[in-house]
Amino acid sequence: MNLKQLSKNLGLSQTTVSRALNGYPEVSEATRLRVRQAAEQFNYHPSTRAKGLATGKALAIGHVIPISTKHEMVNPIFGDFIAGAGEAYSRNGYEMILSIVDDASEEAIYRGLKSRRAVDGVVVHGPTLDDPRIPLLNSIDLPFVVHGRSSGATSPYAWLDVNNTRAFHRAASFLYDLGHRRIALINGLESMDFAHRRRAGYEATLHDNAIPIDPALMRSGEMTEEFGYQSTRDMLALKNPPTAIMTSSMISALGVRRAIESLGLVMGRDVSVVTHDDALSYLRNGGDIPIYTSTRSSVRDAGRQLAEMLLAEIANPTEQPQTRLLEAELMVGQSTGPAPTR
Amino acid sequence: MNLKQLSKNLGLSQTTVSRALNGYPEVSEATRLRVRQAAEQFNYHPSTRAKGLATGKALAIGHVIPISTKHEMVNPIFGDFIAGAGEAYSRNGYEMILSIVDDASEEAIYRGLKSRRAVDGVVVHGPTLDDPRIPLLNSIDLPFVVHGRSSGATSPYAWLDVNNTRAFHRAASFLYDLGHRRIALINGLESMDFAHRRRAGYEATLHDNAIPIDPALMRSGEMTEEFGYQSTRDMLALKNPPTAIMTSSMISALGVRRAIESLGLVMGRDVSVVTHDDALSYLRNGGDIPIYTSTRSSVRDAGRQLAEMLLAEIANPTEQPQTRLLEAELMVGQSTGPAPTR
DNA sequence: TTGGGCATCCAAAGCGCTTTGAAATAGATT
DNA sequence: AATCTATTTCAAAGCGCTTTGGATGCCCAA
Repeated sequence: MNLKQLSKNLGLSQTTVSRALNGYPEVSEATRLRVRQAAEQFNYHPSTRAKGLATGKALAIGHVIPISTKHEMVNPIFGDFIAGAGEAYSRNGYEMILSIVDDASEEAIYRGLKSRRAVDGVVVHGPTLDDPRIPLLNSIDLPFVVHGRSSGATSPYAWLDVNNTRAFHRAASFLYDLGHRRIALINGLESMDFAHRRRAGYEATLHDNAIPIDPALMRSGEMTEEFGYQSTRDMLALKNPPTAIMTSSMISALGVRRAIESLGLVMGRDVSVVTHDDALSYLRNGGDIPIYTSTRSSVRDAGRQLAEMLLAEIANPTEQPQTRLLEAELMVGQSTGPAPTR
Repeated sequence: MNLKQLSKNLGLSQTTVSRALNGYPEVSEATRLRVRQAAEQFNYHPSTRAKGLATGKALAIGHVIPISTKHEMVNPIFGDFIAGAGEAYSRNGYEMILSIVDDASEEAIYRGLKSRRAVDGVVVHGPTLDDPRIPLLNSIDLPFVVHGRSSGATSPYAWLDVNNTRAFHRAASFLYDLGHRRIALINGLESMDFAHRRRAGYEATLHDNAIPIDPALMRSGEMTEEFGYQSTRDMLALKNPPTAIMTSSMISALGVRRAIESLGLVMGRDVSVVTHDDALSYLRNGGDIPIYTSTRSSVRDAGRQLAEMLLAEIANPTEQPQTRLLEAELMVGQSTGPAPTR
C-alpha cells in the first residue's frame, strides 16, 4: 500500500492525504480522521526512503563502532549504551544504523555516511585523548555528539560524559579515609580519554595527601577479566603490596577478586576494591549491599540522554554545542573496609 | 555532489555515468575509467535513499533486539554477533539497522520495517522454543534468518545454529569419562531454545550411562555472574554435591569459579567445570592452556556467516530456506580433571 | 449580482537515482 | 555507395513521497 493507492481509495489527492497524516492545518478534521482510519486499516506506513528523498532528512542516526585491527575488541558496554539510545530513537521515529569498522577505514565511513546522506548525525564512541574524528566531523559538517570527551580537542564540540576525574578522586579519597595508603589503579588503555581522566582523579587524591605516586601500583590495558587477575597477582606479590585496588571496569574487577581469593585473602578485609560500574544489565552488582564498592553511572541512561541531545541538535541546530556532565554515584558495598593494620 | 552535477561536469548523460559506476557493459572502458576517476575526485557517493527508491531495494538489514520488559537484559553476546554481521554487510554495501524494542511492540516493529520498506531482510535473535516471530515473518513475507532454532516451528525457515545438543552431550560425556557421576547443569532460561537443546544433550549423556536425572543439580536462569555464583554455592552445599558443573555461559562460569574458590576448593581438582564459550572478545578464555574447558564456538563468526546467508537469500530467493549447523569445539583447559575419590 | 475571504482540496514539480527504449556513431559487409 | 550490425550514448519515465502554487466551492457583505 502506497500513498497513491491510499488516496485513490479515499477519493482524495495525494496532497491531502499526506497533509492529513502529517498534521498540517489545511485539512478538515473530518477528512483527517477518515484518512487516519484508512491508513490504520490498510496498515499504511510511508516509505522512509521516499520520505527522506523528499524532505532531505535521513531520519537515521549513525553509530560507528571502531574495532581496532590491533586488539579486535568489542566494547562490552556497547550493548547497553545502544539499548538506551535506541529507545530514544524509536520514540522519535528515528532509525539507528550501525557500522562496525576497523579504525583504518573509519574516516572513509564517516565521509560515506555524509555524502550518501544516510544519516542526519552520528555518535562518536570511545574518544581518545586527541581524537581525529572530532575535527573531521566538524569539517564535513555532520552533526555529532561524543560519548566521553577528548582532552586534546581545540574547537568546541558536543559531548556527554561521566565526571570520571571527580568519581575517581572521591573513590580514592574514600579509600584514603579508610586508612589505605598503598592504593593501586588498574585502568583502561591510556590512549582512551576516560582512562586519562580517571588517573588524574586518582593522582589528585594521592597528591592531596602527599602520597608519592608509585608506578608499580599503576596498570593500564584492555579491561578483561584476565587483565584484572594478572595485574592483581603481580601487585600483591610486591614487597610492599597495595591494600586497596581501584579498577575501571566490572569485568576486570571480577578478575581482581579472583586473584585476591586465589591467594587466600578476603576482598573487603585484606584488600579493598573499588570499581567503576557501568550498571551493565548482565553484570549486576546487586543485592541489598552491593558486592563491590563502586563509582556507578548507568551507561544505558547515558545512551538515552546522548541520543536526545543529538536529536535536539538536529531538530534545531544551535551555534553552541551542548555538553552534559553526569556525576557518578559512590556506592558503598562489601568490597571495602578499613586498611588492615600490620 | 549528485549524479546530475557529476554528469554535467563530465559532459555525459546521467544514464551513462550511472551505468559506468555500476559496472554495466554498455559503457566503453575508456569512459568508465574517466567517470570513476571523476567520482573519486569529487567524492561522489550515490544517495542510498534515492538508489533504494529507484531499485526497490533498501540495501539494509534489520536487527530487532528484544529487551524483555521483565528482565531488561541486553544479551552480552550481542555485541560480538553484530560485529561479525557488520563486516559482512559493509563488504556487500549493506547497512545494518538496529531496533531495540520491548517484546510487546515487537510485532509492530517487524510490520513497520516491512511496510516502510526500510529493510530487505531481518535477523531474528534469541529464538524461544516456539517463537511467534517465525510465522509472523513468513506471513508478511519479509526474508529472515534465525540465529538459533525454534523447536516448535511448524514450517521450514532459514537458520544458523550451533549444535548445542551435541556440544553438551560431548562435554558431559567428557566429564563422565573422567569419572564424574554427579554432574550439574547451570543453564540459561528454559524458554530459550538453545537452553532446551543443551539440556537435551546433557540429559542424553546421563541417560547413556544410566545415571538418574537429579533436578537438584539443574538450574536455569539469566546467565549472570551472580547466578553462576549462587547456583554453585547452593549445589555445593547439598549433602551429595556435584563433582562437576556445566554452565551455559562464560559470564556465569566466572561466578561458578568464584563460588568454588570461596569455599576453599580448587576448580579443576575438587570441582570440574565446563562452560560454553562464545569466544567473546572481552572475555578471552585464553592462554596456552585455556582456563576453562569449554565447548567453543565463535559467535562473531556466526554473525558473519549468518549475514552472508541472509544476503544470499535476498540476492536470489530460493524456495528452500537455507540452514547451517555449526559444530562447537571441545577445548580442554585447566578447569577439568578426574573426579575426586573420597 | 458581484466579489472578497475562508476553508478545502488538487495538479504538478521535484528529491536523486535506475532503467527502458531509442538514437547516434563507427566499423564491417555487400 | 549503401546497407547492416555493433557499440556507445542519451532523453525521459518512474520509484513514493512532500510541497508549491493554484483551483474550487461556499458563505457573507456590499
